[in-house]
Amino acid sequence: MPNSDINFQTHGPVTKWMRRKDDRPRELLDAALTLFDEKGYAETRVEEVAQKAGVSKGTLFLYFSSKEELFKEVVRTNISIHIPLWNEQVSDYQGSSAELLKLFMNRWWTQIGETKAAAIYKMIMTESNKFPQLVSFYQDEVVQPGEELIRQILQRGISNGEFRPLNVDYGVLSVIAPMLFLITWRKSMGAYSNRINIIPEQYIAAQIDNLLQGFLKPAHEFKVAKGF
Amino acid sequence: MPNSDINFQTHGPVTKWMRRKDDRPRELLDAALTLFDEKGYAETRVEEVAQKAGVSKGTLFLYFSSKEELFKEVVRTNISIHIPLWNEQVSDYQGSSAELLKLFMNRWWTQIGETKAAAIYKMIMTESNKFPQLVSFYQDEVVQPGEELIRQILQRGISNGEFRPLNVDYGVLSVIAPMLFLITWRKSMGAYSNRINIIPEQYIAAQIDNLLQGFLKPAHEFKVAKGF
Amino acid sequence: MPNSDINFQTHGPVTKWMRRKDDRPRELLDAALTLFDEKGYAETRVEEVAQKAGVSKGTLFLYFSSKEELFKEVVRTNISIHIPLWNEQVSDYQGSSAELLKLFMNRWWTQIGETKAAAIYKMIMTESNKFPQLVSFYQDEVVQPGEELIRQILQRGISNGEFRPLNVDYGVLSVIAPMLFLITWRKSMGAYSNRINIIPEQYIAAQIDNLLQGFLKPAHEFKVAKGF
Amino acid sequence: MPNSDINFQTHGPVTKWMRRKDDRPRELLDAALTLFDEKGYAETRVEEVAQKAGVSKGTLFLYFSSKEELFKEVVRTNISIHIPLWNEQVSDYQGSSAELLKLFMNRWWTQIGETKAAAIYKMIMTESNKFPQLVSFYQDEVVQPGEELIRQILQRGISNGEFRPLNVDYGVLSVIAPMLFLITWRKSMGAYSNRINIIPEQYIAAQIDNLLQGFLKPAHEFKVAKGF
DNA sequence: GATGAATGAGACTTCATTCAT
DNA sequence: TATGAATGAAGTCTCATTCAT
Repeated sequence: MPNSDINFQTHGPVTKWMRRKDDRPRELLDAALTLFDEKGYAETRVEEVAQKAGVSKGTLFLYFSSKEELFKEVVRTNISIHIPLWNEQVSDYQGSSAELLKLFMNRWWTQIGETKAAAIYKMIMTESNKFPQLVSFYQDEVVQPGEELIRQILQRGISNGEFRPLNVDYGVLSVIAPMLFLITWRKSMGAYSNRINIIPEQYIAAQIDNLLQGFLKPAHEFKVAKGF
Repeated sequence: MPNSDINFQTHGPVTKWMRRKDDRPRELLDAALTLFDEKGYAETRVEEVAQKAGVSKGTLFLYFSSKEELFKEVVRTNISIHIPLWNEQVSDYQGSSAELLKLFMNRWWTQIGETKAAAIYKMIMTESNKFPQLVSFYQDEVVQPGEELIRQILQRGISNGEFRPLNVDYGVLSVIAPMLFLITWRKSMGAYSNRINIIPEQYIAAQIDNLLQGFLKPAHEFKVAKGF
Repeated sequence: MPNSDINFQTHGPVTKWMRRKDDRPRELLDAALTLFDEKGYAETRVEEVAQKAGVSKGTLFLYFSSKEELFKEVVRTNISIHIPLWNEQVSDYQGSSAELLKLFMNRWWTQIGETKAAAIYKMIMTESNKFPQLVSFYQDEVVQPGEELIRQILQRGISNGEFRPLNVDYGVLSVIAPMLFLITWRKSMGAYSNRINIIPEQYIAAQIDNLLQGFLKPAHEFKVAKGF
Repeated sequence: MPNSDINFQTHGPVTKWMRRKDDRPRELLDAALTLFDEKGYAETRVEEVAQKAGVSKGTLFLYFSSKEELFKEVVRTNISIHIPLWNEQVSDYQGSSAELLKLFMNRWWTQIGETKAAAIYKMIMTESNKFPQLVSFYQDEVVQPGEELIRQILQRGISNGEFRPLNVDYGVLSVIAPMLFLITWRKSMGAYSNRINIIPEQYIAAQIDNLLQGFLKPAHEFKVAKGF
């Protein structure tokens, strides 16, 4: 919001109406996010968004110049929230890298995987054709920092001898893949098939277990074929 | 057809159209698959599909009663091709389960991952909201058999003592997740960001490596076949 | 048909195929009449007509240059059949004019009212907006002669003292109206409502009775108000 | 409205459109009725209707969900207006039944026959194939009450000895037939042929005359009111 | 600001007509 | 002559966007 400084000057009681005015964009963005997630961009009518936000169709266009702009804003305002915080946590972390990875993946679930942020990811996937710029944006704002974070964890583990000297680039992908798969699966296959659904907590635990089997240096000797 | 014996390009008078009843549906379905994959269902105009298939708008409706029906047919006619064959191969396979898994995942890439079938998977993801029945269909025709196949491989490995007694349900998901993630990633993130792209062969190799680290029993020595 | 002279030359056995060829137009016209009557001009597809006649869509256009022309031909070839014959019958008739009128109306029912010709009348009504020329044509070919016939009957009755000296112009309409009403009613209201349907024979008998009450000179004195 | 007090034609800047929610449906229905009557349902373009009503194509669909629904509404909103009032008049009427019948038929002409309601009847006839439900509706709302009214008049006449003991069912039809014939004739044959047109007032007078000749008891003297 | 009636470009679909076979 | 696949003009309807109120 451009009026952030004004808010500082206003020390009087904030009236309900004024708060509503300031909340409008947020309410519209939330409504839009929900509907875009549920029905997809093309199937969502701007009128539905307005209605869900409790305003008229015309009002929506007072805040967003077009449906496309609304979509972009939905994405822009819903990404890159937790990354900075997490970054600090990695640097300061005192425990083992395995524990850190575990911590990270579990937190990812509660703070991303099962929140609106997951809807954003799916939307980026789904509408990447129509909004390629958003992909770049998302890449820069979310994926890159996220990958960097994981990279740090992995390198930390390798450095202190916990992890074997794995290829970090693909190691990062091994961490990311099962998590992002979980989102897309739950929001498509999982939502519309009668297959026994994946229980996220168990799924993630299994993935962590599996990953660590591969990452950790074995206490006892064994050989895996190399060179492929 | 006039050019029956030689592929002779006649540059004579261009006729308005050509009678090609038998080929039309396939041509239209191919055109549609390409465009739906590239631009998404909503962004694709039926006229574009027709044009790409070299016919007029009206002709498309001669073969498909509506755009939705066209989409469904695209999906229906492009799934479940390789599964049956693979099934036999699992039962008859003589080598180790690790080798079998490796074989399976590599073949999956060449026969699914980098083919049109991948586009189908992405479309199912992307349009699952609009065509939920197709999700069930895909689930029954592709996912179920695919999962069953992997399940057999894993159980085979557990039975003969190669693999540790892992939870097969989540083991299956550990195999599927990185593969399906690869498709969605390449067709969205990968296609429109400037991140260094994932090299599928390397990615898959790394995933296999990682998976086997988790699956294989560490206690006794064994060798994985090289040079696949 | 242009080959009428050829038919004269062909004294050999007429093959089935050749007869079929000559029948084509008639078969198409019959099919068209049935469908135009059932569903109306706009709702009838030329393909349906062709199919009903047992030929392909293209063949129809071999005989009729357009759908409109087909319609016109349906009308043209189905009118003015009985009028000439009837005309003679009126001149030669020996009985009373009341009987003659009775005879005429009853015959009208069996030869027009309950035949295809009725469908033609309804079509003229229904499509008069789109084919105004046909109205004129029908007027000239059917209505005029028909009216003339009735006029003769009425004048015959007046001349020989059977009928009172009624206004012949409106007398003619009094004869026509209930008959044509019967057609339109049966083909619209009657066909789609659950009202107890009109039984044509009884209806016509009642109308004749009623008409003659008005036309015939009373044997006993009575007065009707004049001057309106 | 800007021109509230005076019908002042402001020639100022022409605005793109005007907000007239309350009047729109009526205006559209009127435009539609006129065009459906003139050109028939199939030949009328929704855009023409909109244009005639002074709005754009899209606006029409704001008020009517489809062309078919528009048609149905045109019919629904234009029927059964005068019947209830007439009913009372029959019960309260003091004069002779002949007078009453005359009164009814003449009023029918001014209140139905020469008004929009006649167009509705013609549309019901014309489009009965496509909208059979409307026929039932019209039957229930208009025809049934109308027939009942005439039935009462006839029975009144029979009861008080004015009319001979005629078959009321067919007597009713004898009243209806010439009136409804007049509508269909004028709107089809009459409109597009060069025959001398029927002059409604004279036609109806003649029909009344004719009917009463059939209905009235000849035995005892009576006088019909003059000068209606 | 807020509203929602009005707009109109653009999409899907139909079907009479054409024309290569 | 007969076929029916192919055409494309034309129609209905949708919905993001505008704008008078």
